[in-house]
Amino acid sequence: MSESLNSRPEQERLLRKLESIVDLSAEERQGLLALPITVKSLDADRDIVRERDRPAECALVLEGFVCRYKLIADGKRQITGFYLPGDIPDLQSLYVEVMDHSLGTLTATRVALIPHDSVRSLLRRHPGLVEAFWRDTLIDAAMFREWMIGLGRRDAYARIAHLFCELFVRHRAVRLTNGDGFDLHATQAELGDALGLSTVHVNRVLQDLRKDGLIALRGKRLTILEWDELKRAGEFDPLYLHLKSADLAE
Amino acid sequence: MSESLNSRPEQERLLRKLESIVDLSAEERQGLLALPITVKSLDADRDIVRERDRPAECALVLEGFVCRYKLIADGKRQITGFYLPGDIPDLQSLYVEVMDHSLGTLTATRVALIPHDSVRSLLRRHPGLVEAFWRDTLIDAAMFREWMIGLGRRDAYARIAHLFCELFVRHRAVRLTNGDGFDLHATQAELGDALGLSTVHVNRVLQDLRKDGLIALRGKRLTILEWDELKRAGEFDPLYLHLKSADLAE
DNA sequence: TCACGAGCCCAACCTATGTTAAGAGACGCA
DNA sequence: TGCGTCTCTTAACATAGGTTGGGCTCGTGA
Repeated sequence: MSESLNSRPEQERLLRKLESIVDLSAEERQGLLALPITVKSLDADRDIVRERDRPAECALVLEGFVCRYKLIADGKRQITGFYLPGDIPDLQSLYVEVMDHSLGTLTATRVALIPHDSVRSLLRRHPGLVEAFWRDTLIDAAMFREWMIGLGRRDAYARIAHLFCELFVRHRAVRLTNGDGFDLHATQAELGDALGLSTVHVNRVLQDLRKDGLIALRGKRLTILEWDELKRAGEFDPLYLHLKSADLAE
Repeated sequence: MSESLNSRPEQERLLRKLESIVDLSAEERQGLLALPITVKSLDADRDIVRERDRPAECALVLEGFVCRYKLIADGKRQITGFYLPGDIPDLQSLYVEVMDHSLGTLTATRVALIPHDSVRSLLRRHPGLVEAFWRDTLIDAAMFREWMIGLGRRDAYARIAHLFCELFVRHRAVRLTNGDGFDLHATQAELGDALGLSTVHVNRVLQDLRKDGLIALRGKRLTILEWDELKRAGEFDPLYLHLKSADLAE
């Protein structure tokens, strides 16, 4: 279930992700590839870290789909972010010791665990990488803000449309789309937890989006039929993702 | 309206703030005090930076009350954060060039503008300060997440109670409380924009909070009458503010 | 091969919150 | 001194979205 190794392909996911938001020098790339990692496989619906933990390593998602969430009274939960292969959702634990939320898997997932010490020493040796990692956490924050707009001010239809737009663009930036679609690894209940909606209402609105011909959703497969319409409906402007322009191309 | 200077008292606000979340060495403190700043005074309801700007300096709030917000279709807006003296709300512009939202004043405000170059060179000379500033942006992100919980999963009563708890603790951490109260520099409409509620409903719920004896609110003056009750009502747990324990003391 | 659970779907009903409208106090400005 | 302009307040009415409860389908494991 857990193997220690140092193989290239694993860290290359990380490179692809970081290079979607910054330029890396050859040395920086080398440094990243040399990071020691431990690969760990988890089933769906497992926690990677929990609220109040004090992790000593960061988790890099290699395969699968991960979410950040927080539980509140009477078993409700709010999902505050989705993470794809290449993302390091708990990078922040480097400088904020105690977790104030949890990270969990939505599907079977493989993560690479990278000791904090290794990352810190890498950053000391390559100060230029501070920018890359810091920037990654800042873009994370930008996504939180954008979701806040949705939760606070957009109706369910726009919220769902917006989420689909974001997920599509993010999948594409790390080459995980398939034509004009991608695999949506979240149940309607999980979408509801992310969007502040009940499962029933997510279902209702999904029907509307289908009826309006904006999307097709069969099983896990989400296909975007009318990108421009979907963007308009969700008031989606990818500026907040701060991707390099190549990755924004339509 | 704008004067260039290098006086201690201005930067001390920043020290007090940073020291509520990290420990600073004597040299780091010196470095911070030596930052060149330009002080600028703004009326209420002015923008400090706007969406799509590419600022070349960071704004440190010296006096007044600032908010982060984003406008959307049909004139709605969502406020995503409030900032008090000592905060540097656009620190992120250091590593994310284009603003994806705006910063505006809620009251007459004095800000200290610090050139990006100066901050970058300070960070190069004192790598320990990277931790302080990075951590500050991470805590900002933690506040966004906590607000998301409210917007997505808490009712209006809990949302408002939670906001008042957060503001009280944050004011106290930088010594801006006055007994068991502080000055709330936001209109009910602004609270609504922050909480995803209509002005009318904010007003309704405020009446309830008063009727239940949790708070008193006369003019700008917010007094907390039943701290424990208010915390319970808002499900407030200050963990996410990641303050040093001294500043969490009840 | 069947039973069970997970996920999806749908209908009827309910409620928290939005909307519109209007008045009352406070405060700055002419 | 009086006249707008904010802000707060309240009331009546409207609706998006929640809740409850049920039924259908499909995959998995005994």
